[in-house]
Amino acid sequence: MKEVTLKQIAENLGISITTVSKALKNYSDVSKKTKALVKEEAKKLHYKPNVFAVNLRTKESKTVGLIVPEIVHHFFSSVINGIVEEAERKGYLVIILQSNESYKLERKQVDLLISKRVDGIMISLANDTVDTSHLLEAMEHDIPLVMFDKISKLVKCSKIIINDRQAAYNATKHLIDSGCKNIAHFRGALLPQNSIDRFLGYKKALEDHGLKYDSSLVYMCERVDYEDGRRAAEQLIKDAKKVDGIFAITDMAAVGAMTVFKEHGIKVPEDISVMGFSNWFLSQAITPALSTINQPGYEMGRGTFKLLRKEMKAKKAGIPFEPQTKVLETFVVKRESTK
Amino acid sequence: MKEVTLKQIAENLGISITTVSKALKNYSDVSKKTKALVKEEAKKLHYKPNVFAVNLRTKESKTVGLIVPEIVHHFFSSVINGIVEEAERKGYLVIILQSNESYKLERKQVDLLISKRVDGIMISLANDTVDTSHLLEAMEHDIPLVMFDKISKLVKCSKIIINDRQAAYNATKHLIDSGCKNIAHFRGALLPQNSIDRFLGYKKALEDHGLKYDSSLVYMCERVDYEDGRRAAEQLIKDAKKVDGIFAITDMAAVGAMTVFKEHGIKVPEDISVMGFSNWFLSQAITPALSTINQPGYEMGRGTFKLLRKEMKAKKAGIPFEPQTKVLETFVVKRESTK
DNA sequence: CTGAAAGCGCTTACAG
DNA sequence: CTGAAAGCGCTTACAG
Repeated sequence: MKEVTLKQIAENLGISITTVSKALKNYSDVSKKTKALVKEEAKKLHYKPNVFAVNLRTKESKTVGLIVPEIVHHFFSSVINGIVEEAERKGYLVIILQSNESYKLERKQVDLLISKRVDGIMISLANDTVDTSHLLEAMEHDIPLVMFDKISKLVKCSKIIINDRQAAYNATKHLIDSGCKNIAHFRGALLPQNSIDRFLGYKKALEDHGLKYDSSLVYMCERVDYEDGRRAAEQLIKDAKKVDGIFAITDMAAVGAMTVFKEHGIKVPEDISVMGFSNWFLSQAITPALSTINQPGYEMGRGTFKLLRKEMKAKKAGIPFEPQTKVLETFVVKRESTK
Repeated sequence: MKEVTLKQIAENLGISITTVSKALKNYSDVSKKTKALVKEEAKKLHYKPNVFAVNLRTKESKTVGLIVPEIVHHFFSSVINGIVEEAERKGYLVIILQSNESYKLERKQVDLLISKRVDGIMISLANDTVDTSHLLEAMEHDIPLVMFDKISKLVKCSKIIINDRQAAYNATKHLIDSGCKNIAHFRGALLPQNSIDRFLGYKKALEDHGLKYDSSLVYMCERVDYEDGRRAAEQLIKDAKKVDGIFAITDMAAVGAMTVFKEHGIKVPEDISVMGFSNWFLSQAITPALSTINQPGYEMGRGTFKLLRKEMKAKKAGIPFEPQTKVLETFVVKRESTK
């Protein structure tokens, strides 16, 4: 099928390309009659502007880039969902890339998006990202940038997060309030800010409530997944620690732990209470249903795009933009895995 | 930051734009010396070609579009993952859109992708898609098209699927082999091909093994999700049917049903066996662990892009392309919810 | 109200 | 081996 161009319409109508272009864009200096004529012809021929040419002229692609550590993950796919929906509503398309928690890949992907000349970039950092020069590069190219969930405090851009420290504090407090005295923590890797913050919230909650912090009760879950939760729980059993509560950094890790407890005949919550983090959809379907912290992925996705849009608009209008940080609310979801 | 162009490099070096362009693309008719000079200068200035201009000239965007019914879904996010990885490996970026199981939205999105002039489109159909004119339109625009998982037999394009009928047959047979005599089916909506095929596989397995098919044992799960599974199970209990096995169209529905059984003190698999479909990651973490059919999402994603690539290559080379259909293997995963 | 012309930044057929 | 020129399809400042 031969693509229809402005030239084609102009020839059919015996007028200039300029006038056709202006008529289709409703310029005020084109007569009503001409506009009607042009629009009719365009419709008849199923005219669609060549975006490649439009991009080149306007220096805009109406496309934004998104980098997440993992796509197959309830929280991130919820964020993706929110971003894609909000973007589509505003006439933007979203290119998705997955860093696989690798700094090296993430760096390459930011570069890819810069080369692609996307109108904006949204990113949640990989666990091992420390150096942020790739993000600065994007900003030097004048590409609006928004970080969500896994952020770096060092980069001066808009951010949307939850208060991980406070949320972890509340999760731990929930265990304390329900009578737990010896609370272990399954923590995430050492680098990511939210892993650090959740650990700090846990520690603070213990201290504020007269329980002493014991570093031997902190187990590492590098990838914060189901397998990590299993491993940590097995280690905890092997260590024969006197523990009556666990605050796990993610629901996945919590579920892994509960499976191990079940295999060992350890009852949840009678013998040990388990608290997750994220409110992953299936937390409610397992037995016992998992108590957790609700982390609003979809809302974070929509908010991420909205922040980006604000900045893209400001850029286009030539108005200086002050980065903003938005903090989303979380809350404790009490189910059956805690008393 | 001022963007570097070929012109800039040419001026710095006192040579023509043509030569710079050719040098960077390693044309054989440029001297080694000039090439070296140009490449050095390009590197020094961090030259990146303006993709908008390249797109306009080459009529290629190196971008492909993907439409799925739902992003937040273990199977589809696995497919997305496979597609995005394979595409990136081949130098393509992926634009993602979600139809939300709506034909109307799907239609609009295909249109969007055509307007965007993507190099190819991959799609898994919405439940209520019957009319496929939007897909034909894409094909008329000469855009390579691949359908995966939820396909329409009426469209002549490449497809990648599993044998839903056979898989459902095997799932049902697994129940029969383990001693079930009265097997219910939680089916999906009436339109989607895979919902039909799974139903037919179920029916055929009964007939082949001397069990008579009873339409009152087929329950509708319109959205094939957790809530639907719950509703169907509650109805089944209310109907007081003599049932000792269920084949549910998805793991989600199966898990919903199991939750209801648990609430009613009905034991799985002692009182009733439950078979899911998909091998959703968390099937293994619930209690009892769910027996199911493994549906290879990641592989399907990679395969989808590979098929698309083949066709894009053929198109570029001007070679006629014969649509292909690829069928991926599935297998029964026996866990604890069946005997 | 209409249109000729320049230009966005590249690629490539062609001439020398 | 090098480069002038045309052209991809649009937008917009400018002239009339």
